[in-house]
Amino acid sequence: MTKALQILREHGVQPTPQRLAVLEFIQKSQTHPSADDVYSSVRRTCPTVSRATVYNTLNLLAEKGVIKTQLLRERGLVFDAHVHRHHHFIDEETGQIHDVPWEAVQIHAGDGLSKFEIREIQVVMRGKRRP
Amino acid sequence: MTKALQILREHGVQPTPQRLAVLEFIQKSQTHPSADDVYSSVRRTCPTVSRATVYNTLNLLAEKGVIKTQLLRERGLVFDAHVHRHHHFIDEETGQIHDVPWEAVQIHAGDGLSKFEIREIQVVMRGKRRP
DNA sequence: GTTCGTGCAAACGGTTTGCAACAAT
DNA sequence: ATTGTTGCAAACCGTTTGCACGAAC
Repeated sequence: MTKALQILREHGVQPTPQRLAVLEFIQKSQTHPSADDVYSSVRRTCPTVSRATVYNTLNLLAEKGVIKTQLLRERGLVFDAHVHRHHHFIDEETGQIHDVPWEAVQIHAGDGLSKFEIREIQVVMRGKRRP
Repeated sequence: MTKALQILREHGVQPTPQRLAVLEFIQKSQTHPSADDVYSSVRRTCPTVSRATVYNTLNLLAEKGVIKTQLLRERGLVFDAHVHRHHHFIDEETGQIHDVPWEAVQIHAGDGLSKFEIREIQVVMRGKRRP
């Protein structure tokens, strides 16, 4: 795993214990945590941290491109340490969100899209994970 | 446009003025309205309608498959009269959401996805609409 | 000493829920 | 009479904001 401290510095974000804890949790979590997931986890190692700080940090990190927000749950954003392009699969039964590598899906945008300048493209798949 | 009254009956939803107004607005709106957009509009023709009724109706219609909820805006769901499969393009400057016909994008899910049983697949594109 | 980060609490916006009145069957 | 629908208000949940304290340069 890339060092959180180093990443913060590289992005011009002053490292603080809170920010390190937030980033480290998102980096190590395979799920796509909500702000509250982050809050709960960070609270364990840093029991005085406030929700405001967690939200501030998440917004700051997203702004700086350290993490990415995703619109994949009905209630609220989730956060993703993978900032490179990739897709998502959502298990409709468990609600779990899985990353899908970019190369696993081939997309070809055909005609009828000439009126759009596509800057970002993402595939969202839903279904159930095979046993 | 398909008759709202008929659609409600076909889906076993008892037609009421409120429900008709909600469905008709969603059907005729080319944008993807939020619950509040629906509320504001329906209020004009039916000034006593309550937010609760609008939300109840939207949830009911979505449950019955008359409309579809989409997770495309940071704050809250949007509603779509198009229940057949299609994609979306979001203009990052205006926030406008455009429907993209299913055939306009070709998707090929390759290997590495065998562990997922894909029941639904949707492409979300972002960028800016060409002038 | 000024700037930046934190923590608290209050506010906010979208959505849901409990409930009483009121149709509709 | 029973069931389903409405409207109101309050609650709820995720998120943002205002502000005062404290730390860092």
